[in-house]
Amino acid sequence: MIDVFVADDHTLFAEGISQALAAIPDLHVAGTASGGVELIELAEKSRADVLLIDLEMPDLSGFEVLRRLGGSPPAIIVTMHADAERRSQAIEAGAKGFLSKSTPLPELAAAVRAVSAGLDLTPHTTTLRDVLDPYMEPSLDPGAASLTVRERELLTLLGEGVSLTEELAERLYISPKTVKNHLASIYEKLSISDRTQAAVEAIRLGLVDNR
Amino acid sequence: MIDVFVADDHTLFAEGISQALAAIPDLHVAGTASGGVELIELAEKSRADVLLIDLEMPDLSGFEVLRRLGGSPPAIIVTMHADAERRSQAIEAGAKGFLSKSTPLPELAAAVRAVSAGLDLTPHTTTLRDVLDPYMEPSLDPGAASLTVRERELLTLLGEGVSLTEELAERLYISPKTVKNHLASIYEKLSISDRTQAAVEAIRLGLVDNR
DNA sequence: GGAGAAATAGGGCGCCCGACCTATGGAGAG
DNA sequence: CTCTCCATAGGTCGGGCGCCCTATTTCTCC
Repeated sequence: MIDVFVADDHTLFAEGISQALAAIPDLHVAGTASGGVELIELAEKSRADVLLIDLEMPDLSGFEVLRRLGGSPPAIIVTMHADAERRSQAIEAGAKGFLSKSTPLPELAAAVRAVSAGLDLTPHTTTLRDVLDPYMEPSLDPGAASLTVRERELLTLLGEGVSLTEELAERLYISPKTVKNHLASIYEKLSISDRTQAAVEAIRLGLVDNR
Repeated sequence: MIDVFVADDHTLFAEGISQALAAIPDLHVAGTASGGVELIELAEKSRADVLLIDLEMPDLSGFEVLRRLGGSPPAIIVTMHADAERRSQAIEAGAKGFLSKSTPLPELAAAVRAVSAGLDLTPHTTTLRDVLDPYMEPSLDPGAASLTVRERELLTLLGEGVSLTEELAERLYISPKTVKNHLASIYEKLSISDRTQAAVEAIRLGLVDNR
């Protein structure tokens, strides 16, 4: 489970990409920020593994943010204008990756995984796809891999101690009956039989932010 | 929660001290060994935080064990004959503490906490009690501190995914009714209301070996 | 365009769980 | 020597949980 933090002054874009990333099994959005200052404040608290930063932000440019953070956590620059000059500036400022906003989602996900694993993507330019290739598939604990997005959401809540059907239903905006359906499905997939064991598994699988 | 490993060729002594340590809220016995060779094998696997080693062991003396382990994990020598010569030898071999077998249990516990925190007790001789003073009280998460030994045992099992009353009863050699009594007590002390939340708490409090 | 999966919602049933209550023996504190 | 706490054990009762069904809508995939 990799925690990603998204910063973009275009709120809609930040929201959209968050949704998209959250739907990927091994990625989790730790939070979003709509500006550089907010990003610096939140990035440390949220304990993100990887930052996705837009270059063009009104209060603090992506460059400045990179310098202040000093490479920890590692950051990937995502920009509308992926030209050579910005690219070299971003690298100089400490970016671990540099991607266009038109990058396909699976490739972005792969880049996140690669950077999270400690890779620096900036030395590679033309052969980027080859570098990312080993990271194209979600790497998730077997078992959790077979869970659907919704089932993972439910399981995460259980791992946080939300145990009552009624409360789970309210948190997910669905009927209690549906909660039970999802639970039954989770039990079968993980070879367990009640929510207590499910909570244990949720934590073991790293679905819960326990830091 | 500090994991302690006990090595002593006098099995009864090892067992006894294990029982005594396990009854202390913030200590947990990771395992025991009845000889130096066994100790070296098991100490690494068990991931103990602190070793308690008897000097007088038939196959490998405590001195030799200390040298082979090289100070990690930190070890406290416990001996029947706490004379100056053995003491200096033990320190030279890398012991972090040197105690007589007649040391009171609370003091031993304090020594374990101190060494676990990175302290080296060997420089201090006469003023040992003053050094240990800050470590005399169990340092445990508030909440877990109020739990009894038995309640903690039950909670630990829950955190490992043992959820059924019947199975919990078998594991603890008590009646299902008693299990329920303990559970009710745990719920009240931790301000929770079911075993799912209890399992979450057990893990959060570090009662479960999740390494 | 038909198959399959996922998310949604519901009904019924048996059993376990949690809440509340009493009770006894042993250990430690005063 | 009491008084309190802990561990043990038991009883009752209502409600929630897990298990087995069916069903519809919306996707994606070939």
